[in-house]
This record gives sequence, C-alpha cells and structure tokens, in this order.
Amino acid sequence: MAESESSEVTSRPWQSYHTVYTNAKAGMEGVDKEKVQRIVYEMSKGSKYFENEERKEAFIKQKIENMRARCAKLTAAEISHYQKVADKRILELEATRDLTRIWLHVDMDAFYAAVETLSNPSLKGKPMAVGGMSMISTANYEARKFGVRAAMPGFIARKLCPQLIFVPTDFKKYTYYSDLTRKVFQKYDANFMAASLDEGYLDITNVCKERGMTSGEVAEELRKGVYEETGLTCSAGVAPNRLLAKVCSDINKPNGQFILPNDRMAVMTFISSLPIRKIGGIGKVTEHLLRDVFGITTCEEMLQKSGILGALFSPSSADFFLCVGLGLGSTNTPQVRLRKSMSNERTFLATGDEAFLYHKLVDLAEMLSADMKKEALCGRTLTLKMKTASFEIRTRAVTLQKYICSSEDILKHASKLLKAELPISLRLIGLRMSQFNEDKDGTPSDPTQKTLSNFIVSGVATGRNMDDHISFDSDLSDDHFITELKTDLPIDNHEICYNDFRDPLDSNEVSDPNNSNCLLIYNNDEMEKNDGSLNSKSKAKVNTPEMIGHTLKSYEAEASQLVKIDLDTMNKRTNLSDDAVSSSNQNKQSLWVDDYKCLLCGIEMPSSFVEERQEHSDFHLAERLQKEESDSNPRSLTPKKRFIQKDHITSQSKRKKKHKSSPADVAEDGENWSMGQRQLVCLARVLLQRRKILVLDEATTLVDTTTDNVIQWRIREETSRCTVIRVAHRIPTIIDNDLVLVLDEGKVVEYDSPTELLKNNSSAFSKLVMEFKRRSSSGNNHWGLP
DNA sequence: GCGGATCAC
DNA sequence: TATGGTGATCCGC
Repeated sequence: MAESESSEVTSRPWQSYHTVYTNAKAGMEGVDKEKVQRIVYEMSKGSKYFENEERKEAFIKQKIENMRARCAKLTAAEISHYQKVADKRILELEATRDLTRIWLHVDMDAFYAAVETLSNPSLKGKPMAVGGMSMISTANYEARKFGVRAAMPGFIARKLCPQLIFVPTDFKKYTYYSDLTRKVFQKYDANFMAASLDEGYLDITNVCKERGMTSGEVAEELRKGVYEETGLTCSAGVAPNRLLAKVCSDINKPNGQFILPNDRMAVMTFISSLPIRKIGGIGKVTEHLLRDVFGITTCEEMLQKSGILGALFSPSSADFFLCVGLGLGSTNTPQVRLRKSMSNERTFLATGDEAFLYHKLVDLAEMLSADMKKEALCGRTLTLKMKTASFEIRTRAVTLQKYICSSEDILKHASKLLKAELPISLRLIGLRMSQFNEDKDGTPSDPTQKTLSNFIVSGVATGRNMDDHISFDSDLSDDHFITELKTDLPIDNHEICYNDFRDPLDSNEVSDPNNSNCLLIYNNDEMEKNDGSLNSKSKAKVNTPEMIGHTLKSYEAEASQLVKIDLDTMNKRTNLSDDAVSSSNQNKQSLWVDDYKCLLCGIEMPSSFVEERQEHSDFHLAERLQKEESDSNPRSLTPKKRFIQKDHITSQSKRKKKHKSSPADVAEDGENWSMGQRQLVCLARVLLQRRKILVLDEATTLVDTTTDNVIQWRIREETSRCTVIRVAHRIPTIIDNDLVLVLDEGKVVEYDSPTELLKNNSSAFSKLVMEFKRRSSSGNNHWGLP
C-alpha cells in the first residue's frame, strides 16, 4: 500500500496534500475530486501555511512509522496476551450495552447558509458561502457541487467557483434561528443537549412511549415542526445512543432522516461496513493512522484488530476504538455541564512589533475579563496561545494560587508569559482561562450566607471592571507597553480571592480553642514555578473550616515545609499595594473631565460637591453592575451561571427606568450599591451573627483607609468575646491583634505578638511597619503606631 | 501542571 | 493579499 502511494506522490503531488476538503462529509458526491485537489494544491503551494501543513504531515508520517515499528516488534506471545485482554474488555463493554433509550440527533442543513438565504431569498439556487476571503464557515449545497466547503479559505473557494457569492457571518441571526429550533426540540425532550447552534441531541424515549409513536414518526414530526417554526430544513438520525444517532443524521442529509432500531443485530450490521471517519472523534489524523498502520478503514475492523490496538494505544483510546467497533455510545443525559475553560483569540497580519502585540494582549485581556464577569467566573490557570508567522502553534501557561478575573490581573500574567517569548513574530494571540473556582463548590449552607457569597463574587468582580475601563481609556500609551515589556518591574495589583472570602463565612460552627485574637499578613504574589501546587494547598488550609480547629503551631509546622523565604518580594509587595491604592484614586478623579464634567454621562458637578460626586460615580458603578447582571442568565432559570449557554435574551428596560431615578437612591436589594457599601453590609451581617470565630480575609479592601480604621475599631468592639483571624496587607488593620503571622509566598516567616516582633528591628514585620510609616509620614499618623 | 495535538462545529 | 474562533480532551512528560 505504501509503495503505490509514494509513486503517486511523485507524479501527482496534490494527491498527497489535503484530503481534508474533499473527504466526503455530505453533499460532495458528484465533485471532481481530483480537479479540486489540484486547484487547492496550486493555490496553497509555497505559502507559509502550506509549509506548515507539510511539516505536520511529515510529523504524522513519522508517527506512523514509529507505530509500525512498535507493531513489528511485538512477539507472538505479547500479541496473544493483548488479544486476551481485549477479548475480556469487549465482553465487559458489551455488558454495558443499553438498548432502552431512543436518541435523536438533529442537524440543521447548511445552517448559516440557509439562514442567510432565508433573509435574502435572491440567493436561492445560487452557489453561496458564509464567510470571507480568508475563511468560509458554511457553503450551501449549490456551492458544494464545486468542491467549496466549510473550513476552506475563501480565495480558494472563489477559484473553484468564480460565481460564488460571499455573505459575511452574522451570529445574531444564527442565534435567533437557533433559539427557534430549540423551542421545538424542547417539546420532545426538555433536557435536550445542544451540541452547537445547529445541532441537538434529544432523548425521545418518553415521547415515543407516551404518544404511542415510532421514533421515525417523532423524527418526521419534529423536522416538520422545525420547518414550520423557522422555514429551515434539518436532518435527523435516530439510534440507541448518541454516537450512532450522530452518524445516522448524516446519512440522508439534507432534509432527511435515518432510523437505526434498538436492536443489537441491526446495530452490528450498520456498524460493520461503516467507514471509521464517519464516527465523531475520528478525524483526519486518526483515520490516516489507523489505515496506514493497521489497515483499518471500517468500524468492524476495530474489533478484528482489537488485540493490537490494545497493545499500541492507551486504555482509554483502546476502549473508544472497541466501543466504535461495538456500536456503543452514551445513553445517559448528564445533568449539568460545567464550563471548563473560556478563551478568546485574534488573528492579524504577522508582526514582531512588540507594542502591537502588547496592544492585542490588552484587548484580549479586557475581552476575556468581560466574558468571565458575565458568567461570574474566576480562574487560576491562564494560557497564552501564539501562532507564529510560520503557523506554528505554541502555548504557555501559568497556574496561580489565586483565582483572578480582572483585566489587570489577566494582563499582568499574560504579559509576563508573552515577554518570555520575545522576540517573536506572530499572526495570532489568544488567552484562555481555566480552573474556575466554582469547581469544588459542593458546600451547601444557609441561604443568607449563600446570598452573601454571590454578593461578594459578582459585586467585587464587576466593580473593578469600571476602574479598568477608565484607566485604559485615559492613560495607556504605547510607550507604556514597551516600558512594561522591557523592564522587570512587575505591575502588581491587589489581588482578591473571592473564594477565600466566601468559604469562611459559610462555615464556622466550631468551638473556640483559646479565645485569642490573631492575625495573618498575606503575601499575595503568585508562586513562580517552584512548588505552586503545595502552596495552593497551604493556602486552602488557612481558609477551610477544619483549619479553624487546628492550633496555630500545627499550621505553622505545615506551612513551613513549603516555600523559601523571600523577604525582598514581600517588601516589593507592600510598596506596590500602596501604588495600587493611589492609582485607583486617580481613576476616580479621572471620571471627571477637567475636574468638572462626568466622563460617562457629561453631567457637570464642581469638585466641592464631594459627596454628590461619590454618589454619582457609585451610580455609574451600579448602572454597570446592573447591565452585567441583566446580560447574564436569569437566576431563576439557572441557579449557577456556569451552564454552557452562550445565548441569552437581554432585557434592559429595568435599567432604563433606573436611570431616571436619582443617583442618590440606594436600592433595597443592593443592586446599585458601591463596592465599599457592599463590603460594609457583608461585615455587618457577619458581625450580627455573633460567631465565635470570625475569619476576615481582606474584608475591607474596598473602603477608604479612614473608614477602614473606623471599621476595624468597630470590629474590635463587637468581637471582644470572639476569635478573629484577619488576613490583610494594611498594617493598621492588624497592628493591635494578639498574634501576628507574617506570611511570605505561603510560608509563615514570623509568629509572635506584634510587640515582640517590633522589638527586633530586622524582623519582617518591623520592616513592613517601618515601610508603612515611611509612606504615610506625609499625612497624619492617626493610627497611633509606635 | 504544561505543552503539543487532535477533533468538532 | 489571503488558511478562523471556541471549547474539549488526551498523551507524554
């Protein structure tokens, strides 16, 4: 087989290249395959893209060779061993076969193209593609006759079909029609699974039973319903599981359906001659690999070669292949699907211009942050994606100990990642966030606390967004980017871990061990590569309920195994926190153009109207908050905002009403409160609960320092019979507690009463206090520091 | 946990 | 002139 192939390569090189576009998916039957291949090849030859494809192809060839070699090395004994294992596994998998459910897969026909034709009927019957010169999303069936298809660049498509009409994508339209189809799907399975805008999986077992209809009748009716609702046609496949249903929906496309009965023999017959490429999950590479190494082209052959597959692939891959051979697939309906990552990326003309690349990064960070805030997400793994000018894809990731969501935090870490790659010429940059903090949220609690948690999470997150907005609009210049990229000065911000503030509040029915106050100073800097995982564990320990029962000594022992002391970083940390405060003050001022006019709405208010101005900026904050909230899913439908559901209907009428009321109004439900007000209310609620143990993790970061001092005083008044653990960066917040733990990079550096610590001038705590005094020496020393 | 790869739409 | 964007998963370190 290999020999005949290579001889063809020399005479007709295009045949080795890009079987991608001509691989029969649907509607490509009468295509002059060779002509298409030749044109695609001619158009691509010599381009950077083409060169990269050749590299990739060479890599796959290498992979195939390696696998062949491994195959050849297997002894007869080994083969028979793996065959036995595989046979046993086949029996186990067979035992899981479930023929009790009836699954239907709906797939809209050339969805985007069909929608465009609907809104512009003159396109009917003409070859048309949705997309642009660089990429086509969907081609209608007329265009497919020319070999034009999805994922093909537009300029090649035009070569294949000069009269091809291009229509730009319009996702609003597609979402609208998608919603209409889903309304129909819902009638047959309220829990249907939306696979994309134009696909859905429905468990129609109950409908068939309740209405006494065959699955074929249900499919007919559903497709008719979709057509009546939208004017669009779709295809359906019915089978005992989702994997098969998906294959079936493709068989009589377009506007057709195929029923595979819930019968083992029928399934095995169906699967036997089926090309493996038809199976979802088997793509170009796997197809190639299985064919060239094992001679496998049909699903049936997966079983025949099960022994050798088991020998050469991982257990999970081998299992998947066996399932394909047996026609097995999922039959359950997963209750909730949590989002695991969120990303955005942009392609541009390849460049090595650092200012430009940094600009892109800023945009991406802002977009990502905004998207995350819409779903109230915070993540701790940030991945930078790069595509070089030669189309090579690279990713670089960091996992932080804190969950972040603000654009500054994202940008800070993203730029570090990018900086490490410079100099570099890129044509794409992307940012992805993963490891969201709601993942482990299994902690049930009383509703008051729950509300408070949501309060903190969404409130704080959205509030910071406004600061971003103003600061980027006003004072970010290219010079600034370059400086930041070229120096080692970290642009640090005050990081807030929402999770931290939530957990302690949710949990504290524990008896008080020794009725003493203590304090933690926390260094929030994320770990460099060393021991990141251990650190996050120690961090979690501080805030989890079981920790509260521990003695401080035992905590210290645990924490001290972790990371090296880095006092230098800590000092830097303190300085930068102060910087953050002052820059945030600047932001507030910059809301007023010429110190007089509001940047956002143009209202005029002299600087002497201090309170009024504060109220006014709070109003804008609340306005923004409300918009973010109304943009998200209504809570009544989805208790969490994490369901994968991008499309939601927005109602802004409420917001408009609000706009007419006085900015000074404080809404009873808190929707227009400032961040500081929110923190205050949280604190008040917590204090009213009269807990024996109170954990305040950066609980007053959003109020000004004077107010903070008042609050701290009040907390001491209210908690005289209570153990209070404070995590804070501000010295006054913690100066008069009974015990002080100074933490640096997750490790306890010192542990004693503040008085004792201050006796030693070189203690980390002394240094922090001195630095703090130095910085505040220009103002009044009204904290009574020694 | 990271980075490369594959896959689907 | 010119080959996308988003999300998931797996494998081998």
